Amino acid sequence: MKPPSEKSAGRRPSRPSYEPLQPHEIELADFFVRMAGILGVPRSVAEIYALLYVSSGPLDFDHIQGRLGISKGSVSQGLKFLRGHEMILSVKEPGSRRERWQPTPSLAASLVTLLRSQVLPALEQAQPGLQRVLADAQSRGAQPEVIERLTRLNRWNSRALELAPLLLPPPGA
Amino acid sequence: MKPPSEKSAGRRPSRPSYEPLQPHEIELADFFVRMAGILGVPRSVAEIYALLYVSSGPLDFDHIQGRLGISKGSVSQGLKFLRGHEMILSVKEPGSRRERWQPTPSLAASLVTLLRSQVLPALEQAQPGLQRVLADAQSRGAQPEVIERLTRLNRWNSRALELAPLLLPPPGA
DNA sequence: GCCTAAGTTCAAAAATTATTGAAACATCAG
DNA sequence: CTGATGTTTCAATAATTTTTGAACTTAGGC
Repeated sequence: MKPPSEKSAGRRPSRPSYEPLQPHEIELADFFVRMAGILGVPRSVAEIYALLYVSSGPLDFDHIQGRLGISKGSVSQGLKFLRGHEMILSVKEPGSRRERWQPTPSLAASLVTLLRSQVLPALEQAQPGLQRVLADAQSRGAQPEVIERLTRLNRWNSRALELAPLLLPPPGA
Repeated sequence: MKPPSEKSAGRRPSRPSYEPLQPHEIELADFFVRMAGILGVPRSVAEIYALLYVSSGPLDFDHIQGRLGISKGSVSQGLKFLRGHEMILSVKEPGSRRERWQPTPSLAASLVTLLRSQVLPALEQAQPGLQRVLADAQSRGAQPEVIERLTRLNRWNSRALELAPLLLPPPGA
């Protein structure tokens, strides 16, 4: 099942070859890919996370690229994204510049971080605009029905913003 | 500011012209567009919803198309989507085949419907696969660390599925 | 029952988003 | 220091998604 020289004996392989994903890994990747899709997270990012998630130890850059069969660029960007959302962390061995990655302990916390980073900016940026829209409607003497809707929307927005900081330090699950 | 013949006197305009969105309407549309974007809902759909949301009465097909300046096809598909997720409802006047649309009373309920329709199928479809992945890992004697992760993922999925029906009849907000 | 207004469909075009890969950069082991 | 290793960048390309519009269908008023 293994192609020629899996990281066998002491020889440092100049171009180690990696196995493609196994069926069970593909299954899990599909799951993550679909879930990520809902939030608009690209396939390659989900695949990287899935691979780290089913793997026993931390994996390095080349390993990820090799097993997934994607480009250096994609791996780099994917890791950057996951890092940025605190979904993975790196373990560094002394005597090597290479980083090895593994998923953050709590997937739940990761998801919260991800959601926050998408929703919060939108809410924050919208705040003044929504208030203006409401004020505008009031000053133009719009239908009570519309005023009511816009008022509710503003309340929602405010409450969501108040609630957000509570999610800041997500407790490990 | 108004182009020639706004729906003026009694003459039924053969090609009524509609005003483009006003600044305050654009602002609201932008908000909805951004929020929708997070869930992968296309711009035109969000715009239609936004327009209905700031409008006093229900609007008909041509009105929506005219004010938004988008194609018939987009309006049709957009309304289909919104209808399908119970985010809008139509009022029909007797003596006309034309339908007029307005947002469902509760935006909250609409969002729940939307989310359910995206997340639930993914969870359901994943269920057996996830169980298989876990069983597989166990039978292969994978690292406890990995077994632990996969177990947790399965528990999550199950709990989410149990929880889902509670959201079925979303109480109006 | 026609005939036309009202809406839908869907293939093609446009717009957007993701991926690639080669060149640039950074870091650290020697 | 220096050179090679490890990573990032980003313009070009590929893939995907959205929008369009013209042809088609449907429904209901007359």
